[in-house]
Amino acid sequence: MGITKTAGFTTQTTEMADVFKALGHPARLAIMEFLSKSTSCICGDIVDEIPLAQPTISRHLSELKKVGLIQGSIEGKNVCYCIDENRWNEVKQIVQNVSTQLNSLNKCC
Amino acid sequence: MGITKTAGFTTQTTEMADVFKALGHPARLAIMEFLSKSTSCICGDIVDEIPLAQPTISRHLSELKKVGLIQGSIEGKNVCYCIDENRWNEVKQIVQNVSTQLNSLNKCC
DNA sequence: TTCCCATATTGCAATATTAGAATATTGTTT
DNA sequence: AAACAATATTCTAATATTGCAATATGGGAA
Repeated sequence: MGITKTAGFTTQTTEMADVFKALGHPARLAIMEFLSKSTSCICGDIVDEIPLAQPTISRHLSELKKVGLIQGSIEGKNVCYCIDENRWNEVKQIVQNVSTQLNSLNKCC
Repeated sequence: MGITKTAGFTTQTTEMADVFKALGHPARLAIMEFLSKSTSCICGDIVDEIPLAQPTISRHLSELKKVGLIQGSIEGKNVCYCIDENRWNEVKQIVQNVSTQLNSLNKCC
């Protein structure tokens, strides 16, 4: 049905799944990596970096913003996008937890 | 168009975006967390754990398998699914790299 | 004000994803 | 072999996502 059933999952699971989903597109993942590396956070520089049209990138940015992965602030004529470290730390936490739990299990396969 | 443009992105970016996308669904994220925690890896136990019908879960499992996040091995009448640690480490690496790079930047916002 | 420049929004067509009923498959037990 | 148990596949509908042209918005410069 194209609609995701959320009943029966914790809010935390559903919310973090949305965050991972946002990372699950080459353009959005590339934007996150660009923002983590570059000293620039100007929207225009992202548009130059990513091989998609400006409206498309604008939409991807708004999706990253919707799930809280980035924040945008207006700088005169430009917009500066930055990674929200708190949100990113939540992602890191989930990934690390799985790793930790994996190590404490005896593998069966 | 519902189709994702991959031209212009590195293979690594595209491939890892697919991995994150696979994690971007409550059921699949819950499956990964279950597999990391539980000593059981039997498909039937996953079906009992996740509030979706068996065919739906089977499909989610096959998607996790497609991107290499889990492996399945037949154990008689059952199937045992386990997390592929190599793939998981790649996820962890990306997340950690972003964190590291973030810390070496002076934030602008 | 008028003209640019940077970014966001809208609208639409093409494609992808999701869920589960029905069914198929494969292995086990009797 | 027949009956059963566990899992996978197929099918279909509803819904979501993607990309971009066209357009809107809002700020700075002339």
